[in-house]
Amino acid sequence: MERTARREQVLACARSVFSRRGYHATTVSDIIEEAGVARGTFYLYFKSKRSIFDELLDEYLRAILAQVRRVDLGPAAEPPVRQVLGNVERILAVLLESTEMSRILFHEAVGLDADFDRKLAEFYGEIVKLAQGSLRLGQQMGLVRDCDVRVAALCIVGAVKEVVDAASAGPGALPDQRALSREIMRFLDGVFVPAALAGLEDQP
Amino acid sequence: MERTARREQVLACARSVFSRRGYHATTVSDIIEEAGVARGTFYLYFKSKRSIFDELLDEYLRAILAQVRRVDLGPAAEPPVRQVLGNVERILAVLLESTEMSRILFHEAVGLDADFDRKLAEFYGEIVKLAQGSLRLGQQMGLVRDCDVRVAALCIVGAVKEVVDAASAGPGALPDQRALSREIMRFLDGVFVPAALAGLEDQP
Amino acid sequence: MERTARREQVLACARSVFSRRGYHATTVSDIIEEAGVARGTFYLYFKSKRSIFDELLDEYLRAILAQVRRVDLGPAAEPPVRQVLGNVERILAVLLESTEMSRILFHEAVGLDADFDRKLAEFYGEIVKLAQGSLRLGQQMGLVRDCDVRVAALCIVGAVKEVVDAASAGPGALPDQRALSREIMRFLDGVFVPAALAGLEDQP
Amino acid sequence: MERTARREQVLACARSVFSRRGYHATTVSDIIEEAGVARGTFYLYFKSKRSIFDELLDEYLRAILAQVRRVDLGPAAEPPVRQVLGNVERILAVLLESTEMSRILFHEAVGLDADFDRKLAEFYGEIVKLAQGSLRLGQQMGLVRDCDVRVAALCIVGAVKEVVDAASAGPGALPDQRALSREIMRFLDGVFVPAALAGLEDQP
DNA sequence: TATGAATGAGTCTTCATTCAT
DNA sequence: CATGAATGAAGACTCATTCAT
Repeated sequence: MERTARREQVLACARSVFSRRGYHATTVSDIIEEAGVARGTFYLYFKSKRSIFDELLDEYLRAILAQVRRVDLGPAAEPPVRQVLGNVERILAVLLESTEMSRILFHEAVGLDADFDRKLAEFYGEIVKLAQGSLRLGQQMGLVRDCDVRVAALCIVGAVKEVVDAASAGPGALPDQRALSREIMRFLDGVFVPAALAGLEDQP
Repeated sequence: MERTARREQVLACARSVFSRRGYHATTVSDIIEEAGVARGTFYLYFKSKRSIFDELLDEYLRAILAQVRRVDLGPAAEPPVRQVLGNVERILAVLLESTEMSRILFHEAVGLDADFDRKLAEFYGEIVKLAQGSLRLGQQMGLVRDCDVRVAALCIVGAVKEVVDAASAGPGALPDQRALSREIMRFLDGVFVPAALAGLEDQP
Repeated sequence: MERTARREQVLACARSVFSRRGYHATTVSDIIEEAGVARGTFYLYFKSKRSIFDELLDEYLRAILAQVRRVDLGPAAEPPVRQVLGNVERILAVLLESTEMSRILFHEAVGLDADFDRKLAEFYGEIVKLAQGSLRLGQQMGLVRDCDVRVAALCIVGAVKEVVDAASAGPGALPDQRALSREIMRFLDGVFVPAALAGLEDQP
Repeated sequence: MERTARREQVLACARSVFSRRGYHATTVSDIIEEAGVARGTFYLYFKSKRSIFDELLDEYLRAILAQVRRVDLGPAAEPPVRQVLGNVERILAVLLESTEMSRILFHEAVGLDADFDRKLAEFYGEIVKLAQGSLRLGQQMGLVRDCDVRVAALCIVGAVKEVVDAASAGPGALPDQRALSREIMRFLDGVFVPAALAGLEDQP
């Protein structure tokens, strides 16, 4: 088996085990057993248990962050609110698509250690800052009502996290991905002035 | 030293250490060192490292849940929206008052193991169900607009979690507790019909 | 409560617990709980867990040894074989009477540690030597056939131990104490010449 | 070093240490020090201190039990009394050959805990039942005198145990293995009718 | 590259014993 | 005499990581 393929295979097994057992409960033995490779092989491709987890998560964080597009105010651009909805929808899509990684992100990567806390804090900080920027912009455009944009941004991020977490855990009770982003968006109405939302509902 | 006092002292030290280092990184040695007691003393009062953590968290979860009051529709009662705001404010008060425990709740208790995951899931399930109930009731009264109450409830809970978490971590950038609940409440506007909020702002 | 009585009470409780749980599995907590005294009280009367066990066993070993009477060859004495039977019967009586201590002697005191092994070895050595002496005497009198008296003595002691152990454990299948000593005695026939046993059976 | 060899080596060291120090006094550190392996290596081959002891003893118990042959009454078979003697001799051979394990069997495995007590009880129960069967058979054939076979079987087993124990402990005073089984057999005379033993002495 | 036997630092937990009140 | 809170030495077991083959 060629290098890359083997690496990818071990990575996939690790993802699966981490998602099921959690970081601490997962042993290197679990991973190599799942992957069917020898102990030494694992360390041929990864520096440590910690580093493989790092890699898994980093990749995911990047993928999520990549979904966010800055709101375009150009004349040819879509309405800003539509663009914001697009961001939420794309992030939701990534999160709901890979429930294993979402579970890891929301459950196993939390409280791991100081380094990780910092990394996650940075990640969410970034997201929150982006949301904050959009809100501020919205305010300037008269689309977003007067409010503390920091708090509002946190609320938005928290709302998305909680919904996705629930959706990952129990696939039962929640509407599908499309409806979900609509519902979240509707929830966000709170920050938009009524006019901003005009004509949104009848879009596809 | 009498039994109860010593127990409480160790409990407090454990809370502090767990909050700083996290569950896994905390060793029983850390706790007894902080408390200035011998190893045996710890096990005189607590069955295990796990059980002291359990106790700490259970107590906290109960305290939070105790803040939630069912919305009262009686003629003499406060306006329902006011009551909801009261719930949010009380919960926020508890969470922000004991940032150590909030940190434990949001960071260390997450992804600990299957048992704990279940316990936390039950806890949040309870909270979400209560919120859901209030929203449904609001819909019947014409105070809450048409939406998926499950999703909305999740959004509310998630928003509160994220804000509190941010507030616990960096005390700097966020407004004080009173303003915070106002901001969150304003964020919740999204689910209320405009009329429901009339006259809320000028309350004390 | 007066000193002696309290001491005796703790001793009795220790005997009971040691017999049930065994030496190692028994904790000082078990004993004081059973006795209903405080931890400190225990050490007021006994130097250590080890020493209370010592005392219990020493007393018992002495009681058993006290049952052995040297065979009296005087003209007025009972027939020697009768006297030997008497020894066996008396020892059996003590052993079967206090099954708790027998269990301790045969199960818990065995393999405890080097000191105890030595003590037990001495005890059995004594018994074996006495039996050996009796056998040698019997040979001189023409009552005991030619054999290795050391081995024969060991056989006798071993036989008694095993029977008593079985009797202590399962009271079900074995005959009563009187019959038991008869059976053992009959088993000992092997070392007596036929004439020696004449007229034994019809005694009371 | 290959798996089996290393396992066997640790097993041998454990046997030696257990035999010298006893089960409780033996620490895993003792064993690995004796074996010259690291702590982890021990647990690579054995689940626990307890399980290695188990394995050691189980193997031995099986080896002993394997020596017992059912008495064959066929026309071509050896005289039954001879066969019984054979059983005793073979068991004796195993016991005396491995004095380390005998010491463990008679001293360390006794009173270890409830599980072990049960296991030993079963083992001796088996042996006693076999002896009992042989005795009953002997009675039917007129070779064994009238007696309580259960008690007699216990006596036989107890006699063997005691003799072997003495032989394992102090190699000095006792005759060699061949003579020993003769002596024990002579002791068993007690249960045989005189005729049964005719012609036994002049066999090789 | 691949293997898997070996390592040993690190943790939790128990329990006999002491001693201040 | 009695109490029971406090002690701390000791021991079993885990698991990430290394390295000789």
